Amino acid sequence: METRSENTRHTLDRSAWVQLATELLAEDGLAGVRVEVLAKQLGVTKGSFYWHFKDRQALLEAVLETWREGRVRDSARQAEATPATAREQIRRVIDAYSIRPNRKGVRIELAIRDWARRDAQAAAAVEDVDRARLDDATALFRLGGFSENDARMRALLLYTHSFGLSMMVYTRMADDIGQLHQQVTRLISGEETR
Amino acid sequence: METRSENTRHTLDRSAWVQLATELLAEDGLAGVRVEVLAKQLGVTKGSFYWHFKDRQALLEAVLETWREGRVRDSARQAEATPATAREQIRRVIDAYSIRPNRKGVRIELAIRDWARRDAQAAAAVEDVDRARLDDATALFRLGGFSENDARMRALLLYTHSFGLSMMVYTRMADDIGQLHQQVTRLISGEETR
DNA sequence: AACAATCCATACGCTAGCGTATGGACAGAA
DNA sequence: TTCTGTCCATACGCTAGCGTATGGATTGTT
Repeated sequence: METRSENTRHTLDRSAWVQLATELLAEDGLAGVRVEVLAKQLGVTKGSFYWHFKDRQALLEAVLETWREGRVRDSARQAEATPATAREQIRRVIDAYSIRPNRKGVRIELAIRDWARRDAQAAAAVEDVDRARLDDATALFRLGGFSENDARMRALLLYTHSFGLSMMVYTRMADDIGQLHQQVTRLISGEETR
Repeated sequence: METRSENTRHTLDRSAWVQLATELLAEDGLAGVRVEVLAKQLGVTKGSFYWHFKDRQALLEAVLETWREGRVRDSARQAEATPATAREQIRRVIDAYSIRPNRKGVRIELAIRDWARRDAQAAAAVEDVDRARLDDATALFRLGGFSENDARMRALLLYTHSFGLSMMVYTRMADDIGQLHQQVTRLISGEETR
């Protein structure tokens, strides 16, 4: 009569480990992804982990692959199927990249990019994602009426600006920055304000 | 007859530890700053370290303070004493922030900013540096003829773009990006190219 | 009912790293 | 020369973390 809802008749699969590992990565960085910590949080022991994964490295690779595929897919999905006017298109890209720096996705990104500075595999994944996003954003700017070259430039600027902003620590400057970001947005989208 | 040049009659001071710790931080991140590794690279043992520092935390704080002061001073120094035309002023700021992503200074920055995501003290240091640089860069844009608000916006964009760019992994896209960065520069400095 | 496969617990060895305790070595002062 | 302070070596205890070995437990299958 044991229901599997409360005592959770286990049967974890790899994805559960990958998901939790990704969260730990976002919170505490690569060094925070520790097998025994994961196990404890999942309510099991290491024995389980080493049944599902060869070693810690295998888990990290799975995290990386999952992230890569997800981001590339997201980027493509956003680039397709947006029947709108030129200006509307551009607003859409910008909104998508207007990163609120405490959102989980951003923390994952930052952790992975930091990881990528010391690991070739992570670097490759990041590069794939960057290229996909830049290409997709460029396409949207093109639809917005910019030349190929100009579109690429503005896509790059939008992208780098978003990440640069997410790296800044602004507690007291928050309001100010929010306003400035709006203006930056207008500059990038070609609506000069001077 | 022992010269202190080769066998280095020791007498290390804190600054030697701080300097090497900073390099390790840049290379391997916060987790790479390990007392015993530092000692070995300095040719001494832990005994020396724990004479100069209370614990590892004290070393990290020293690293942070040294970095903060250095960056704030650099920013101020760059903002003063630049007798030039408006356009020349702006070029100067942009050059200063045109970050080549593999230079050591950038690696230190990135490591510290990653650190700052999980440590309040590091976050405070980063915030100080950000504010100093934004203020100084804004002042230069003002001298370049922009309004206060516009100057702040362009300083922010320049700053975030630089860091965003440094976070990207571009092996194959290197040439392309170099060119695009030039155009971004023109856009930020107000020399529209369309 | 017996068996096999799946999933996990327990127990162990091993290493890296922090911090401490204590004893030297060396220098300058008395 | 002796004494005192400075700077470091040596040795130790302790913990966290990776990975392995092995034995249950549960589930489904024949």
